[in-house]
Amino acid sequence: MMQGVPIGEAAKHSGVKVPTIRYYEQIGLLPAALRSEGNRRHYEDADLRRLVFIRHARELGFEIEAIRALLTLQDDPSQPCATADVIAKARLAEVEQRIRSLTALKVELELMVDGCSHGHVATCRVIEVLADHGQCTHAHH
Amino acid sequence: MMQGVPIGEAAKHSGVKVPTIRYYEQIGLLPAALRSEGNRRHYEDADLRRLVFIRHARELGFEIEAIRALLTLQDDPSQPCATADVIAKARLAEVEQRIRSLTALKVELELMVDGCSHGHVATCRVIEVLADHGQCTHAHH
DNA sequence: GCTACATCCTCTAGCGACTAGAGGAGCAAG
DNA sequence: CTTGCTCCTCTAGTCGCTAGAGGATGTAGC
Repeated sequence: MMQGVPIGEAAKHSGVKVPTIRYYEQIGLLPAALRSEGNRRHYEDADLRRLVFIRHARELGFEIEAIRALLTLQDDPSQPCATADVIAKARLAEVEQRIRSLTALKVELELMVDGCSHGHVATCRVIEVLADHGQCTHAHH
Repeated sequence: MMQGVPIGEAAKHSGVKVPTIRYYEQIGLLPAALRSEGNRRHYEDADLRRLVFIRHARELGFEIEAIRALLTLQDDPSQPCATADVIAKARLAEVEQRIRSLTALKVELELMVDGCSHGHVATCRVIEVLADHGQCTHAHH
């Protein structure tokens, strides 16, 4: 009548690696798992859901501390969700900013690569642009 | 007849912070700077150009090891620039991939935020989507 | 010369979010 | 009963810096 799955199963089910699950427990993102007689962690459905929640939030780029806040909210469903909204909006703004700067960067890298005449380093546009920032077309940085 | 500028000036000129310059020296990305009588580093024009090169490459997201390779190339201008081309293209591919995944992410965050009815956590779409990955519209991860 | 104060020096430790490896214990199958 | 897999704890490493302690040196004004 051993209930719950061992950590390897939990990892497979949630997509979070075994050492990472232990790490999450260590930093208090997960409550300390119950142990079997042989001192092995085992995980119930609620734990697995929590793991999936964490993995999904990490994939969306939320920081651990943001996830900690979101989990605390989730634990008390009667709370207003304004906090969750703020966290998600902040993350959205970050993502939008990151896309903008990466897009500018892409343009610059393309110019570099296209300009490379495949000759020698002395005339290579890749090296040249890196050495002389004035050659950048965009003043984004 | 003290030639070269002190590290603070080098930092101002290159946009690389003082401790970072020392760090670059430590990991061998910069040659050990010449020292004044009082044991202070001083930097010549060539060093400053190298620093600008590094800062620019870092801004473009190149890793330290990639920059090390690019600098080695730059030191011998008679070499073919195929290697530089490969490094820049790899970085370009990374950037493009990152933009794609961030864009998918943006869509998802927008759905989350738009779906939030500003009520209670129990009915908050932000929390809900995080808990149940099946609600994602895109299967990008 | 003397006193502030800025700048410099070295060294160690910390950040975030894991990841890797050592060294050992438990458990299930053949 | 042995093989081999999973599990345990613990420490240290990754990347690219950044922060701070504790002390030396250099410069400007009096």
